[in-house]
Order: sequence, then structure tokens, then C-alpha cells
Amino acid sequence: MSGKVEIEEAVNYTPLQRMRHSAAHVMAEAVQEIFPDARFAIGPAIEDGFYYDFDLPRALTPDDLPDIEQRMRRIIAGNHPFTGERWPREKALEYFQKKDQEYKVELIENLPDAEVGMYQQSKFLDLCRGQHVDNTSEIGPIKLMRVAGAYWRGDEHRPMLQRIYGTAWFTQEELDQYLWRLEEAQKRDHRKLGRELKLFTFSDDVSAGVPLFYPRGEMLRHLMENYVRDTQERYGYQHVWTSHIGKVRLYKTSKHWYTYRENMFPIMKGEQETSEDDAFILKPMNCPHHITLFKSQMHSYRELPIRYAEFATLYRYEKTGTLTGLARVRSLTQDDAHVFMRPDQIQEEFNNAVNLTAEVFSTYGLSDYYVRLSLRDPKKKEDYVGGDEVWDEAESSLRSAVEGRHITYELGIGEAAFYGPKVDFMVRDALGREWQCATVQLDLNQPMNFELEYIGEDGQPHRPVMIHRAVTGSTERFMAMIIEHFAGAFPVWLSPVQAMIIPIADRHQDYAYKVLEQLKAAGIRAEVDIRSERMNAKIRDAQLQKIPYMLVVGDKEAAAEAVSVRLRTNVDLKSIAVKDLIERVTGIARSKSFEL
RNA sequence: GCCGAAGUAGCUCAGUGGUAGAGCAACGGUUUUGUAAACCGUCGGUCGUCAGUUCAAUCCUGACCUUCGGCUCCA
Repeated sequence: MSGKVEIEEAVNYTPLQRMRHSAAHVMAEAVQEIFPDARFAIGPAIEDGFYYDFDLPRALTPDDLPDIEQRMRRIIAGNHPFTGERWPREKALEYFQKKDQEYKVELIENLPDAEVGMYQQSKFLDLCRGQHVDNTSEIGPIKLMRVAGAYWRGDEHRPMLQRIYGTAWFTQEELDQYLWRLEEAQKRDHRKLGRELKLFTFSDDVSAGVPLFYPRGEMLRHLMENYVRDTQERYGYQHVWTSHIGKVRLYKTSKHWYTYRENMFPIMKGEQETSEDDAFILKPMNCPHHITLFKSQMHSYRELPIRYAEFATLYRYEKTGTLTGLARVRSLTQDDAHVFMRPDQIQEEFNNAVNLTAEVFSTYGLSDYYVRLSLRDPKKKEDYVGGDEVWDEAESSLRSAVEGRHITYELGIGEAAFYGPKVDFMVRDALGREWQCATVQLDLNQPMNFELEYIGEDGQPHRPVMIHRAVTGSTERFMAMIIEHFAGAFPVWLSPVQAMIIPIADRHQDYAYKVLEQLKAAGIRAEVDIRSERMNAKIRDAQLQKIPYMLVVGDKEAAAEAVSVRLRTNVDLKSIAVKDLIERVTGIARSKSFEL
């Protein structure tokens, strides 16, 4: 087997990825033309494009991109072949040391092989494991998208490099289509829709990352929470309430004080509290509180599992740079639950939690998500709390719970928490960013910290195990996803305003209010638009608010006890008797169908 | 937190070293309307905050606040 084949097998790029990766090399050459002293880090193909990380003598601005792009086009048009060869490690090391390319040197130092790949196009020679197009002319239409900071190796303790993101496609049409897709995605950005649909806002005077919900946004959260609440009750959960504050000592017992403190708001210490232990904290999580509830009573093995759920608002001091609309906030409402159980109940409880989550996701019509299953590293068992027996059982239970649902999942060996394996449900937002929503985690550690016990069949105390789980995760983040998923056009059961009654002229207002009363009595969320506007304007506004039903009422409707129904999909249902409409809407809402 | 960009009326945005405009919204009036924007008028901003430079700052400089893009998809 030749060296070249080995390199190619190591990455196995698709033709498109190969082309994009080649574009990254060309971009590096263009940057080198401008900055001869540039130092180069890595430049992989990524989803939708490529990037390259540079260490440059000055900061790039967006204005630099056109210049770099032009140089790239010139290089591409130069018909330069990509040539690869294998160099002995030492030779490559020496070469890059002499050129002061510290990042390349570090990369080589971490490579185990005796030989490394070196690829050249035009005047640019780079360490690379390969897979390029044969010639620069094969690189399709490119566009540089943005500059961004990126830590070397993603480590915040290492130097900050400058990253240029670009995109490349085989044809101009594909590039145009991609750019159009980006624009469309921006239209469903929940931050934009949140303002337009009057759902929520933020204020500098309140705090970054603390959303304020308007009535329509609150209605949406209320409906979402109620749905999860009803569903988890059906799955055997009981709801509890544990307020918003606690003492430092509680978090010392749970150890969060030592491991989680940077995410906690500063403590509140009054004049009476002489010791730090008695100072107050804003609750960043529920587990210590739920554990306290569990521990305050004796428990028999017969009672287990005990499932405590709570819609609690938690406060976490997230770094400012990570705050993003509702997707990452400082005050979040978790649909959190903790299950206290016997070790022999692990499998059943995992199943229960995964089934619950899958049911909720399917009600929302969510299918673009995957599950990450995090297991322990079998080579480092000593890093984890708890014995093999529990871990093996837990891991295989989790795996079969996930596999039984036919969900796409990825395996993260060594990504388990030290206290137990977990599954996370990952969802993408409109702009392609991934967010963790639901999570199910086994915890072998907190029962030890709090010395939890239940009385077994043998009359002796035994240590329970715990599951932490959240279905929608944080209500706020899930709302962000739902807003983007439906582009603000919520199904009837979730729509804050389900119907807008539109009187054609002032003389129809009395009848409009009569209809409103009937709808309200049937539990339909409706409003009357009494503004002195033309019907067309009222329709347009209701349409832009994505209200499912527009009910136009004029002389004909008033005479017939009817409404003229227009759907937000532009469908005109013509005149329908009020009682028939009520039946239709309540039926659709009850079934949580996506129909209108 | 770090790197870059940005912050002008409720929203979308224009603009200048000599203290600012447009459209939509809001408000007042006229209109009483049949399925995506009626017409006329009025109001509205200490140009993110605080300092500094300057005869003069919304514009230049600095700090802070906030927002946006990003911070391993590893040669």
C-alpha cells in the first residue's frame, strides 16, 4: 500500500469536501501574499464550506475579505496543480521550525507517524493529510463569509487566532441557493420573530440574558409547560415546588459549590449570617432541593421509584459572550425531574424517560434532532464513581432505550459524567447551531454526598440511585427551537391567539363581540380587531402575526350566525356557522394536530 | 471571559466635527370599507452610558453596558 493511499484513507473526503479543503489552502496562500509573516494553524472542510485559522500581525476586518477573495480567484484561475509528497517527520519539523510556524510544529509533534504529508499548490506549501482536487481550476465558486476569533485547539487558555470562514460550491447556482437558504433561515430566527410576534424582549436595565415575556409569549410558555406537565404526570411524575433560593451549605454538601461556582450568581449575605455556609444563593439547579425533599422522610423500597418534577426558574451566571436570545439565558425554567430508585429499576426508568421525551418531541413534530449517548471510557474506569455492575447495567439500559426508539444517535465513549452515563437530545436551530435540550443522566454520586437511604426488603438501609432528566430542557431554549421550527406559525393548540375576528365596518362590532363571547366560552383564544382600518389592513396584520384563523364578519355573516373563515395559509373557507367553526377549532386544538 | 463588528425615534434604516432625517408604528381627523397596507395631519430622539480631545462631539479617543458573528466540524 503506497503512502498516498494511506493519507487519503485517513480522511476520506467527499469530492465536495475535497474541493472545499483545497479552497482553504488557496485562502491560506492569499493570506500569505498579504501577510508574509502569517502563521498557519488548521484549515479543514466543514459543513457548507471551509475555514482556516491564522495568527496575523494585525486584526482582520470584514473589509479585508474582498481583497483575499480576489486573490483567491486569481490563484484559482492560475490552473495550479496540487502536488503531494511524504516527508520524513524530522525534515518537516525542521522546515516549519525554520519558518517559525509554531502551530505546524506542534501539529507534527503530536503526529505518531514517521512520515507526514506535504501538499503544494502555486507558491504555498502546507502540512496536510490531504485530499485535494488535482488542480486549483477545479475549485468552484467561493465566497468568504466572515472573520471570527477562535482559540488554538479550542482551548481558551491558548492563543486566540483569526479564523476566516468561507463557502464553496461546484456551481454558481448552488452557491446562490446556499446564500438564499441562509437568508431564509434568518427570517425564522427566534430573536426576530420574538419581537415581531410580540412574544418577548430584553432590556439593558433588567439584565443581559433575562428575557421578559409579553402576554403572547407567556401564553406560549404556559401552554408548553402545561403540556409537559400533563404528559409527565401520565408517566408517573409528581410535581413539587422548592422556591428560588437556598443556602451555601446545601451546595457544599452537593459539591456544586466547588465545581459549579463560576456559573452561580454571587452569594447574598445579610448581616445576621456570620458564616459563609449560611449565606444565600440563587438556585442554579434543583437536584439538591429535590434531594432534600426525599431525605426529609423515610422511604421504603416499595415506594420507589419516586419521581419529583418541578418547573423551576433557575439562575446561572453564563458568560456574556455565550448569551443568545432565548437559546442561552441567565434565568431559565427547567422542566426538571429527579427519580430516586433502586438499582434494579434503572432500565425501566431510562425507558420511561426516553419514551416520554420522544412522545413530547413527536407532538411538536420535531424530527431534526439526534441523541448523543455518553458512556464511560472503559480504559479509565478509576475516573468514575460507582462499580462496574451498575455502570454496565446503566449503559446497556440507556443504549437499548435509545435503540428501541429508532432515533439516530451518536456514541460518545469517555464523554459520560464521572457520576454516570447520560443521553442528551441535540437539536439544530434555524442557523444550524446545535443546542442540547432533553437530557437523561444517571447519578451515582449525589446519593452518596447526601447519604440517601431507603429501607429494603431485608429491613436494612440501602443507597438509592438517581436519574436527572429534563424533557424540553429549558423552557426558554425549547421555545427558541419551537419558534424557529414553526417559523412562528404555531399549531392551533400552541397559538397564543387562535382567532382574530375582523368586523368589516363599525356597525359589525356588536356581532363581532357576540362571536367573541361564544369562542371564549368554548375555550378558544380570540380577539376582535376594532381599529378603524380597512378589512384588508386587518387581514394583513393578522396574517403577519401568523394567527391561524381570521374570521371576517359583515352583514351576511351577522344575518346567518356565521363567520367568513380565512386561514393563515391563504385558504378561504367562505362562510361557516359559528358553532361549526367552534367544533372545528376545539377539535384540532384538543388533538394537537397541525391542521387548521 | 476572549477575538472581530455594531448601537441614531417603538421597528427598519439614512446622515454630518457646527446639537439630526425617511418609511412603518403611535396619536388626531376624514373614510365605513368584502379577504395581505385608505387619505390628510401631529407627536416623537440629551444619536447606548460615562469620561477625554476640541471654540464646538452623535461623529475623534478611552472605559463600561448591550447586541451580532465566532471560540476543535482537529495536519
